[in-house]
Amino acid sequence: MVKYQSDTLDHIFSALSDPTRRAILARLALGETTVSELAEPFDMSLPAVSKHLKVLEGVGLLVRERQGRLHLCQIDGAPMREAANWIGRYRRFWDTQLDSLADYLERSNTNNRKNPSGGKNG
Amino acid sequence: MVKYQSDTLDHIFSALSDPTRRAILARLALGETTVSELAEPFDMSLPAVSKHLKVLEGVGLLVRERQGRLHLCQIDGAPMREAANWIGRYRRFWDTQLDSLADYLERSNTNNRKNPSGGKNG
DNA sequence: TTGATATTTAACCATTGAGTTAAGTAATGG
DNA sequence: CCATTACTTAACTCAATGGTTAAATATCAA
Repeated sequence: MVKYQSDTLDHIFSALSDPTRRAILARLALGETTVSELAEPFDMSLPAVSKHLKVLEGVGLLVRERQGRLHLCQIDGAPMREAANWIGRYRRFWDTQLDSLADYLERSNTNNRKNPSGGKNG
Repeated sequence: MVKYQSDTLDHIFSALSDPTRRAILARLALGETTVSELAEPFDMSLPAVSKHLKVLEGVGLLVRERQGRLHLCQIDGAPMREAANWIGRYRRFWDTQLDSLADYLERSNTNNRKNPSGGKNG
């Protein structure tokens, strides 16, 4: 039984896994705007978008500044840093010329099954 | 109506949003291993882990090399590149000195609007 | 006050996701 | 052959997610 990692990471990745939400963030990257303007491009109801905004707000990717009846929304990328850091730890598995690990293993490793206690990758 | 972005991104982020799956990847980063060894640390049934592996395999983050009745699993980070690229586009929203937009607002604004919706604890 | 505008909340529904147990498949070895 | 080992598939439950419509809230503007 292993102790689980940060569950904010769960929520950040989960928030980013929805295309509508990513599109909203893309729009927000251009500058702050209102809920209805955010909703406009999508073929879905306003409440649906409202929920998406709530999710983004929940993980801190979106910040609201209410101005009368308008809700001005801005992006806050800070939570993405965590995600980026996590993914970054796996950079060596994709950022090199050895795209797939298979290549790497083929070259560096004759036959070390299982625990690579003498492992040199790092 | 806006055209959606890559739906592989959906699946990659979704795959990464599960802590069990991330833990599996972490283990895999240490070297290839079998299904049962991957399953061992978790307090869940083998079929449950099997499903997780299938998800990871589905997005290409895991590669199997069957060897008799053992399924040797390796990580393939390649799909993460896409996720990293996507997140990277938002780097300016977190990599700068203005860490969180909240700080910015706090300074430039009346600081009364901190927790607008307040719904859940988060 | 009345009505329109901006947005959320509530209640509901269908689909998906993560887990379960039980059964099935395939390779190994006495 | 038969049992064991390694793993998957099937069938099911339960909770969460993403959408809906209808109603509620709050602000602006006559």
